[in-house]
Amino acid sequence: MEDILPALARHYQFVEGQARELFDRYGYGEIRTPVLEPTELFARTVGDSSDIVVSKQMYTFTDPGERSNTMRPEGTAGVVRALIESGLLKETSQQKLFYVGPMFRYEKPQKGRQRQFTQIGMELFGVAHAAADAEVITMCYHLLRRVGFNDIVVKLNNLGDPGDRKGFNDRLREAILEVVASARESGKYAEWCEQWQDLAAINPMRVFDTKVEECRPYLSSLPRVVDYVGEEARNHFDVVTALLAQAGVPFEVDRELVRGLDYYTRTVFEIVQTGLGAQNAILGGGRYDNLVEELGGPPTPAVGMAIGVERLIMAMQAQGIKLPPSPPPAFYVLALDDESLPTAYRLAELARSSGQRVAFDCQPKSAKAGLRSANRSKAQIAVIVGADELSRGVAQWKNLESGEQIELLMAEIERNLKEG
RNA sequence: GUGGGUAUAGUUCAGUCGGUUAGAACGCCAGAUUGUGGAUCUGGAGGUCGUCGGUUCAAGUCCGACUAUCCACCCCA
Repeated sequence: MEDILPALARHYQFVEGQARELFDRYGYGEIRTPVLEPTELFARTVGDSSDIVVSKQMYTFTDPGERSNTMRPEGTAGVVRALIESGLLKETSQQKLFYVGPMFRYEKPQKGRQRQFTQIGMELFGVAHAAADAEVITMCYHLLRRVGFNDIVVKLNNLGDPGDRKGFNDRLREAILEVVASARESGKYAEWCEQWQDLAAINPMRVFDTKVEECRPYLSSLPRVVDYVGEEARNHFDVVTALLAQAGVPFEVDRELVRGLDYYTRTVFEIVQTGLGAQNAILGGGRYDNLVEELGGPPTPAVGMAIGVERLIMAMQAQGIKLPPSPPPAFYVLALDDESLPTAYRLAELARSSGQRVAFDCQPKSAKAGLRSANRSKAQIAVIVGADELSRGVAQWKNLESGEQIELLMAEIERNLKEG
């Protein structure tokens, strides 16, 4: 958990601002759901085999009413629950939604992984057509382009339908155990074998995610999801890729891409960037056609994705992407003493009322300190009022770039401040 | 959950073998210029040496625990 100080907050504002503009253009509406949800909700959505649930990577507590609550580890579950409870899914055939907010996972922090982090996510409900998958992926691409990335490639894969998955998982489980057994026989049994055995029991597909170099050669002997995907799902995926090509979105089919959340069906995708250490995925998502029904809603196909804002910002910094500079104040209004402060205060407010950006110190300062501060504020003009000016009904108007300073009647000062 | 690193001024970091008053740079404040910024020079303020405990005549320095943080595994955004 970290404090987001103003310099960093600007990055969040920029990214979120770009996202909001983009979502608006595509007709996605914002949804805000509670940070706290019944623990049960995540146990059912995230999946029994996900580490988020299995190794208790959740902030869970019992509230005074003896109910078990959890601070959301991801956004989709809450959105789906809200849609079901509100009946919005019945009202119209489809919903296009986005959310922005903090998520919490009780994991060991490291580069690119905080216990509290921010996700921007979007969900498209009620469309089975492959155009839905394509739209979500296309939007991801454009969001990254908007915030300044140039070389983006979307990695995607097809996990098939639940029936396909089941057959594949069974076959894969056998294959993994065979590989481990043969490694043992040839005396090459190592730590990764144990991991593989565990994964075989819980979620076999995860072995493709491995980062252990020495076991990579064995991966090639394992079956691939794509060979087990049924015709319908295969056609669906072909349409997705065709549409991405139409939209000019660079993509790359990665047959080893799997995802940690259990609820995905058919299309899964992610975008990785360098400069993030071991946690290089800044965005990920996919189709989840069964989740809504599993949570008690009407059968509703859906596609969604989530961006890790912290990772996105880190990747931006690693790529040297600069934010547009924040505009400096037009004026710096300076009171040299207590007597002239009310007049200075009035002048500052006058300019602000006309829409000008004005820096004001809220305390009298010496000319020297005040101008030093004015200089730092990058304001173009300093307006200086002291006892002398006050008694003569004038103020100093100083151009901080040229250094030129003139004395103007108060009425002229007021007119200039209003005009900018 | 596992393994390793780090913690000293606002910030980035020095600090020798354990030894007197813990330093530098940048930043901040002030003066040089009695009411005028940026550049320069001079000065000043600013420290629970992460916390607690231990060893010792003596601890920023050695030991232990805790906390925070970083890196990796795992997993994910």
